[in-house]
Amino acid sequence: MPQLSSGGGDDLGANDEMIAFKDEGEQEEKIQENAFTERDLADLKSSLVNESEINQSPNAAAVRRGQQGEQRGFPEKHRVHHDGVSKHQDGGMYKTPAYPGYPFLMLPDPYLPNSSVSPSSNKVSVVQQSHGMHPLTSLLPYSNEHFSPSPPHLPTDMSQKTGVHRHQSQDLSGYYSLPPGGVGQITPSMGWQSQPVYPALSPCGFRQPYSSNLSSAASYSRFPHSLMLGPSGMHPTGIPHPAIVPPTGKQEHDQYDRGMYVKPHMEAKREKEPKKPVIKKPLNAFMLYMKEMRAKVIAECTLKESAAINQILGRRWHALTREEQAKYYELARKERQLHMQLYPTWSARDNYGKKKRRKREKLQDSNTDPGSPKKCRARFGLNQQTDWCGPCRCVPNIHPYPLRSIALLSSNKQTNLIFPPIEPSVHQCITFL
DNA sequence: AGTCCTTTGAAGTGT
DNA sequence: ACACTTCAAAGGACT
Repeated sequence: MPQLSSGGGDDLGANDEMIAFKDEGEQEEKIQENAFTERDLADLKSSLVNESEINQSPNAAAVRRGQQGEQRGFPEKHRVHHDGVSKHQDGGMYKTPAYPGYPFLMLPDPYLPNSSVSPSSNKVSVVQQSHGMHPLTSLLPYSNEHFSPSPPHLPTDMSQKTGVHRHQSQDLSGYYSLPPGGVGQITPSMGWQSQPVYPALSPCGFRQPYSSNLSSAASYSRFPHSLMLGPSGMHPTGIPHPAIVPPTGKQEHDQYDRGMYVKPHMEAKREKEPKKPVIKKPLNAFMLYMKEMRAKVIAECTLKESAAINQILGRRWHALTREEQAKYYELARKERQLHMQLYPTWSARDNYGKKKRRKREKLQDSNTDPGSPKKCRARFGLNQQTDWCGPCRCVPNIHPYPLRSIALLSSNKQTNLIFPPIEPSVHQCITFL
């Protein structure tokens, strides 16, 4: 578990994940890091590409599943090598001098005048812009100064669920401060999409370390100041809140992510049918890391399949040092904190089980479908007139027993697959078992 | 259009 | 308390 020296006290991650780092020893990692060469990078690239090619084979899914355990136990030699490489690639972002603040490097070129970020910075910036990663997410400032003790809780007049009309307390504004003048001065160019109005960058191309005086700091987070949100989680400029997704879901959210969200006809539609917006879960540390590094991996490995990319990112995540991971854990903690402040009544339960519920409902529908028992018996090669089918609990028409008796039968481990035909008299006994 | 894949971590549910 | 499940992001592939 990465523990910050600042001692936030908040749990930052899973214990078991971090034990490995203790075992490996950072000393060795540093040595590996120093020993890194261009050739190593090339090797890694090719290995990653090869791996992805394997994954993309027709049996890729099965292969991947089979490899899960194997990947967990990534050969030590390979892993050390890989770790060294990864640290060079990923760690570079943290090791750039003169940037004590949150060290995201996934900045588009316009913000990297010196291009001193990484060997692949050119590629990354191009891909990233087309990829639509929200720049402000990556720019959420990180520094020890920023991660001061938790702010006092907000006043209770916050809106319920949606975060609408929520007021910003002074304390919070000190934490995620508003630009002077607040909402009134927020122009569309200050929205999440527009890049040109990023705060002043340091001469080396990075943002200045976060300070509480920094204006519009809230806009760097995925959960900016609530006053920036209009009804239904919309920014007054018409830009939606990143954590709030219209009920229609992914597509519009993606459009937002691509910086082309605003579509007049869509908005008109939304006005006609005001639905409860979906407030998404705050991103965890790994999600934040993925969001930041995805474009880089895509650029390096010329991969597009997210599943393969995520595998690589998973390995790189493990290859990060505790300190490097801790930054993301801390960032995630801040995200959660801000999310909590913006949506105090929100719970992960709000979005919990929706997918599965739909699935279950579908399944139930198919099971209660009159044609279903017939299909099921056919599937198991049973007699349509006389045989029971345990797995789906469907009964032949000649034995229209109540569901309770069938459930009891199914709970019998001896005969939980296929039940023999049962006479109605037997049914009575079963029911009262 | 909806779901799956794939990753980790947080938070939920179930036992 | 613990184990298990779901969701968060991403986008190609598939149904």
